[in-house]
Amino acid sequence: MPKRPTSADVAVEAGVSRTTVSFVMNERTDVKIPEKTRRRVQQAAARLGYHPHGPARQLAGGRTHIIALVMRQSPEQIAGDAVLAETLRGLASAARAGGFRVLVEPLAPDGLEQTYTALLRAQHADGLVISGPRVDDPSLVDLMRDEFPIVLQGRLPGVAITSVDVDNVAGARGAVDHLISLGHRRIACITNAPVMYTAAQERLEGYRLALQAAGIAQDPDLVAEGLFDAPSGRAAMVGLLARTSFGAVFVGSDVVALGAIGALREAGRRVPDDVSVVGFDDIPLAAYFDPPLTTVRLPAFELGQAAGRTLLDRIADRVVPERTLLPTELIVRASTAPPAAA
Amino acid sequence: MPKRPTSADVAVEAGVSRTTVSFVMNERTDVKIPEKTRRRVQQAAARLGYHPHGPARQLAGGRTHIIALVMRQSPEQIAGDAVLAETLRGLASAARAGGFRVLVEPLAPDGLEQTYTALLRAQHADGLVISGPRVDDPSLVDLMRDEFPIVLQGRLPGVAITSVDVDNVAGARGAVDHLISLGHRRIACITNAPVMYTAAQERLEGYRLALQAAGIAQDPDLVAEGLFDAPSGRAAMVGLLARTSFGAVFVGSDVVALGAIGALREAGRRVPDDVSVVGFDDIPLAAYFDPPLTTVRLPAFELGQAAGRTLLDRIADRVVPERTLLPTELIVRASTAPPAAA
DNA sequence: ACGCGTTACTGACGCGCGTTAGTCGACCAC
DNA sequence: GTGGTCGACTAACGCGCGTCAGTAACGCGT
Repeated sequence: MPKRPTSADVAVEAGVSRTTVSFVMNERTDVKIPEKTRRRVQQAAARLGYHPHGPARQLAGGRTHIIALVMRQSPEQIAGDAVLAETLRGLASAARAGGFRVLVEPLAPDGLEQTYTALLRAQHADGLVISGPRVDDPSLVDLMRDEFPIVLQGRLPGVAITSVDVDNVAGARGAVDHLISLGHRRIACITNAPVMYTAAQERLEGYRLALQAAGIAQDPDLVAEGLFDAPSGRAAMVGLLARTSFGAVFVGSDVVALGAIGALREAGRRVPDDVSVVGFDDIPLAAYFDPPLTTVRLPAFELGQAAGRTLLDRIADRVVPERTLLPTELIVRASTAPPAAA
Repeated sequence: MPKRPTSADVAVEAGVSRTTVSFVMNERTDVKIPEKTRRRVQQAAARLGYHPHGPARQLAGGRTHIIALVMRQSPEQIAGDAVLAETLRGLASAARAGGFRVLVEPLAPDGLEQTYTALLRAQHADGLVISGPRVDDPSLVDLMRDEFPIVLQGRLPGVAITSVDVDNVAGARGAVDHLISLGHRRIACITNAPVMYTAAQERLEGYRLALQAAGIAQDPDLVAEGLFDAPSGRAAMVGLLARTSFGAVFVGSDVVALGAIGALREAGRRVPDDVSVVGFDDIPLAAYFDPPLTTVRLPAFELGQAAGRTLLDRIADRVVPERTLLPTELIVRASTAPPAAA
């Protein structure tokens, strides 16, 4: 088995010193290397099939050029999250653009908290993107104290960590405004998750703001709690139907909305004739629900990309805004209509 | 800023040599360290907050303890794949169990092929799991020649690389057998992808085997091609409806099936009264389709886990089966029924 | 001849750890 | 006392590369 070539081999082959090889490989602009030498080195490297050894340059350079994505979601949440893969792709794309790679670290909330600070302390990664944080996450405070480069995907109230998120409040508000503009007054809300999760809180907040702005009184009976998946949406809707009446419902997640629609169907209510439904996320399947779902588009790829870019900026010690909010877009399909003439 | 402690610091603190610290940290069993010393070192490490420096031990040890997941899918495919996140979680779980971490490398088929062999050559990863391979992937041959530890998630015909996959043939066969046992004879098939993808090929093969075993003649008109997403399923179904008639359809993917169901609805055909539909994958939403979809469950988490375990075995130079096939399970819901009395 | 700068490099150290070959002392048999 | 063995360590090398502090060669002006 032929040993892998090292930079020393390239140096010999090109007739220069190892230092020069290093300069050429790293394309350093602050040292002048004549074009001729540069070419000679590059050709020697190509001839030998030389690839710099990652760990070695990490050791010498102090940088791993790796960012880690820590997923704090529960297994069920990961399985059900239809946009997670897309976010990951966005993150990887931003990382690659900056010469970084992405390590993933699924870490259920009940898990060993410690492994996650270890990622940074062991210098396995230069920075962290933490997705799906909850307000009661303890290890976070511990980590931010040390000023490690961290970006939260999803905000955490009362914690001064750089965060990137979609504008949940405005998105939800727009969705409910849409229902109101159709003439609805009795509008229910099913959250996408318990309010322990910031996103759920914010979407509920948008719902409330819209009602308030329209002068519609809040009714606690109209609010039910979802839990990421379709079954929870079904259960929430069953509860709502049992205790009150309404002509429209805003659901904080398309997946939960699908469950809710199922419950409506079982109860003999037609969408949108009897009840209008608006979702949130615009998962790829939403356009193929029956009826096609009106929803709020969450730019998943861009979200991942923004998180990646922000983290890279932090790692490079560039100034970053403490909070980045991506705009959403209301996608009107066939699940919403004016209320039935009553 | 206090510098991070090194093993030398721990050695001083514990009053032993750096070598001893290394032995203790790595829990080596072939060298004898009395319990007393071991404890002293561990306490010193804890006191200083010592974490071994990843890159350094990688350089010295020759192992990175990282496996990479190379995703050869197109962006649309990633966005639409409802089980990818789950597979990733399975992979990460297997990796962690072996003390490894997972790096993800999305690499669209048109991309720079080179970056992916670089992952191994630069010793960034000890092994690769390649998901979504196509029969025409060129960089693969290049890589397997060098005997790097690689595991394919999804088989590639004619290539002798260890592979882990779900039993697509048997799964598809079971689905179509189910339709046949209900009394169907005119059974259409919409593939989940072009046959360039092995999984699509195999599912089609299962469909054919079932027909053949039941003595039903093949009709090329009954086969249409899907392309990962719902719109392609819709288009395929529109084409089928235009050129032939049938009482049931087997679709190689739940997502594609949803599009097909949409087309059936638009054409005024009822599921399952007029046309029975069977999907493949059992995505979390399948139970909430209208009607709830009969489908073939693909054990996504287990698939990722099996891929991870197999790769770790290969890395450790243990013998591994060249091919691992995970069983599927037919989930009968409400989208299939006996044919309408004709 | 000398001083001063510039260009084009290079020598050698250090990053933090794994590991091999070895040392040192204690204990035992004879 | 000697030889031998065993347990408990340690000194020192090497992993492959980044980078600082040089240095040799050359040009140019005086």
